[in-house]
Amino acid sequence: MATGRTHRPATRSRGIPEATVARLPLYLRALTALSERSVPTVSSEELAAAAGVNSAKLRKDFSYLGSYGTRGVGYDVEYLVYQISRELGLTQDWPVVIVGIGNLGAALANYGGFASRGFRVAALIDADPSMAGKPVAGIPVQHTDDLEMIIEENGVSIGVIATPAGAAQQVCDRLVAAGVTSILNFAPTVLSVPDGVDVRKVDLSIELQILAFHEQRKAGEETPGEGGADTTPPAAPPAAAVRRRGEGTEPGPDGDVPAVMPA
Amino acid sequence: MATGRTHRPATRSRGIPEATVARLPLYLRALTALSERSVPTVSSEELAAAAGVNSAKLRKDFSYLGSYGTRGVGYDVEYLVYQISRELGLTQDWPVVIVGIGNLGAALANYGGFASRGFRVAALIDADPSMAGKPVAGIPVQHTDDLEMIIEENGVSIGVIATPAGAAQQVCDRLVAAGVTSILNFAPTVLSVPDGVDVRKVDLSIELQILAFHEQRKAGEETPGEGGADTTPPAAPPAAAVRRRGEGTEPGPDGDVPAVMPA
DNA sequence: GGCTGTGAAAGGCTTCACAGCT
DNA sequence: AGCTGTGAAGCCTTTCACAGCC
Repeated sequence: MATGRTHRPATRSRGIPEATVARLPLYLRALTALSERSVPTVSSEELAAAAGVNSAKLRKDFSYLGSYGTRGVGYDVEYLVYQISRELGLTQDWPVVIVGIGNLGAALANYGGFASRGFRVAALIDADPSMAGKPVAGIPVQHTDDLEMIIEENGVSIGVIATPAGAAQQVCDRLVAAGVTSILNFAPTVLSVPDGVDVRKVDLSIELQILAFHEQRKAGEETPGEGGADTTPPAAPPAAAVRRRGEGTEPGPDGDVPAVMPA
Repeated sequence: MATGRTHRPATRSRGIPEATVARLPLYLRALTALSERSVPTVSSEELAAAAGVNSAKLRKDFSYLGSYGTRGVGYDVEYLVYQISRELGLTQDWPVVIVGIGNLGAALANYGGFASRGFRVAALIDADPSMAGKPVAGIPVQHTDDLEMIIEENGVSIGVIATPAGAAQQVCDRLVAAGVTSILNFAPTVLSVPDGVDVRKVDLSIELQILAFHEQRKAGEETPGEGGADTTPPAAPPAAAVRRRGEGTEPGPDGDVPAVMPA
């Protein structure tokens, strides 16, 4: 399986908790909307509502950035937009490459929110030679062969992988070797990267599966015997590993319905 | 109405921690790959490596599901695939609708991993009348007017929103009113839903911004005394709010520009 | 009076390390 | 001997609640 390990270094960047960092973009978006409506100031309560979090959390989050509010008044919208943008590193423009210009890659290239805030699509790269030169979202697609050159010439440090799963690790390795140190992965694979490289993943089917889990729970609130049609468990466990849960005897028909857990 | 609040109920589902639920799909994917290679059993160490987590975490996660391993041996791959699938609710087929068939919606409709594991695209819905009837990924697009009917006739409880931000809340309200109780939101907006409805969001620009934050950190590793030059803040803070940071422990003198980035 | 900023408490998640089963 | 399952410890995150400032 490819190289390195998937180390996640320390998670506490200098002083701002990771959980807070993950919410800053949310605040920024809400603030930008307020700014466009020329709202001058906003209270933690209002802003929290707009961002979908609670106000105590928001205030705590902001406290890691500094004391940017005014007691009795609230936060100055413009000022806070600037401070958060700066903290997130959006006062500069990050050139980004997208590798894999299929349906998804094209969708990403066309995504407006991209260019608007701190990011610029520096290049689109695909392995299909017949795509080369064809413009997508106004940008001509380039061939994978030139990947290293493209990265270097544009000083790209952020790469987006939208290839099929099978190609992702290889593309990742090349991106990293060429100098990319942050990767956003849309391919349904675990990527291995050396220390110092950040990977974030976006995975449709994982999200759906998480929803399905909760959905199932809502539906099975009363858990009637699951109608006969029980898909046969693929095989008995190891040999005769008597698996039980809790202490009581399981009411499970043939064994495994984990019974409702005693809270 | 853009009702309710974005309550996140309790986060501890029945008995399985949310963080564990979020990793089950990862384990499932790794196990499925092993299964395809006809690997009969796997140790926590091996499986953890394949899923990109550490083995203690994996064992703890599995312990919430029950005792499905065999000491001294490991886990039976097929059996575990079945157990996790069942736990996630993937032994049944979930009909899903995708609303908003633009670039992204089309990409999602074409996404293979969709149909493969427990999900079925029941319908594609778009507000553009000229799209109606046009097949995308082999499925004819239907008009938004019929949304409620489509949801009901297909017994859909999971909806995917891939519309522009402006339409998302309205679409969400209609989905929920029609009976959808789980939503995967790709639009860059905070959705308000009543209690009992789950929302997960996937947001490209948030992910990129988080990466940019860390990227900026990496670049500014040595933080030399910050000279003068700093991009003018959009306006002074409120009036003369003297903002300071920490108790003087901060290496940052007192200005806020965290050093310019070379890179 | 109103609202921020923040210690302190509570809760959740991860990691450790080892008892216990095969 | 090997590997799982799990209490206990440690860390991170969220929430509470109120002092402090406008």
